[in-house]
Amino acid sequence: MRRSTRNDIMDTARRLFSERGYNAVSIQDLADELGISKGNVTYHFRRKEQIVEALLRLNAGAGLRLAVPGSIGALDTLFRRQYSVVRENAFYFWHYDQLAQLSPEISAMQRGAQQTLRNVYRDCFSELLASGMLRAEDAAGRKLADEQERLIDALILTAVYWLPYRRLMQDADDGGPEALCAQCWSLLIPWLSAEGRAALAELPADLPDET
Amino acid sequence: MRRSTRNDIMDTARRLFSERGYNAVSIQDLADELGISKGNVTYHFRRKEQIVEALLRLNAGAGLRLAVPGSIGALDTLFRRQYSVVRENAFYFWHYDQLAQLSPEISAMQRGAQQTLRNVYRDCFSELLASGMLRAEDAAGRKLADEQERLIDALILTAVYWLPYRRLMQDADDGGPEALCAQCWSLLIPWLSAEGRAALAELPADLPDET
DNA sequence: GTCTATAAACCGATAGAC
DNA sequence: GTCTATCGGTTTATAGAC
Repeated sequence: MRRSTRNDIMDTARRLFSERGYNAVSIQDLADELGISKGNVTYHFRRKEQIVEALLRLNAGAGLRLAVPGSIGALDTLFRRQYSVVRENAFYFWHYDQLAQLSPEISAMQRGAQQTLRNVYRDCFSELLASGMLRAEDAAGRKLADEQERLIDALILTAVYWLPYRRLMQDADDGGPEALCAQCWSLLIPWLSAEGRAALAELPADLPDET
Repeated sequence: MRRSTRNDIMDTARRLFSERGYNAVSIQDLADELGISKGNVTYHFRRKEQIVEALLRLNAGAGLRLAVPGSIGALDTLFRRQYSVVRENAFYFWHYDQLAQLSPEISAMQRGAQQTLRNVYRDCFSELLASGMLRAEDAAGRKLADEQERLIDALILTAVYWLPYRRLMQDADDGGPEALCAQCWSLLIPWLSAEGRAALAELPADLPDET
């Protein structure tokens, strides 16, 4: 059951753009990778940037269906999901400023996706605070209400730029989803209550055979 | 007292590469911006990537002269300095994967610069621990020795990608050096001793008239 | 829908006059 | 050192046959 050529182009573009960057992939490259002609690619996408716009539209739809994590385990799952999302769509985070120049629509969609994620975190913190997993004040006397936006900034920043950062530091190996999870939890631990820390410690061990 | 054409090219390239990315800036663009001919640019740099190499070489020299901060105030100064360094040389962090493909020398220089900064942080933490500004164990029972590398990752990640992140979140305004400092200190506060937090609170108020 | 062929523009880099 | 002119290659995008 073969999918449409249009979807094939999008899948290949997502992969090649993420691996080499938008500018480094020509329409000829996409056609060669798919074994079709260059003219066929431009039949489905008259302009190269329309491929990016289509990819972002697809991803924005998935972002809107994000469930708000209501437990420590669900939040861990969100971190892991962010890893795979960023891994599969790395190109438009890494090359944000290039892509934003392609069209205002792209820029707006990127910002919308980040805003959605920010709201998910806000709601998540609210739920975890209500269920006693987070505490309203940390050991240094800071209020979560004051620090929440900075904490969310740190979490998003970490997830979005995790792969290029790891590649910059130690080439090929990105450490898998576990490394990103560990980094995110390291940011959150000062705000976890004793119950929250206990729940985190009881999370099932990471499966090394999972990709 | 006019500087040499070679230096003019490097200054303009640093700026335009940071604004638009390496690939999006042609030699013609550089020549137009400087009001000189394209042939003149290629006279000084026979190949385009040699401009990047020259910029990195210049910056690597500056990085080696980084002093290890021995106090809370000196660390705050380091954060501010990182802001200006990243602001002026953003392009080779943001477009790492593009630039790394240009030459292995560029990749090695990037990694070297980050390693230098990492060592500065390691030595800094060691000094601040000895002077009682940091504590060896946080409120959640974590050992600084175990978390140090993750903390350094968070600090470097924040500084390196701060500008593109801010641009993604709220367009033009990057919040100035104060916003980056606040974010970095937010990461460090769980590890500050009472003396450290007092020293941080006593830092002179940010000068809004400073660039 | 898919192909071949090609237009039109731009790129980095080189050669040579001044 | 700086310029103009140009080469060879690549790009996106279009036109038209099948």
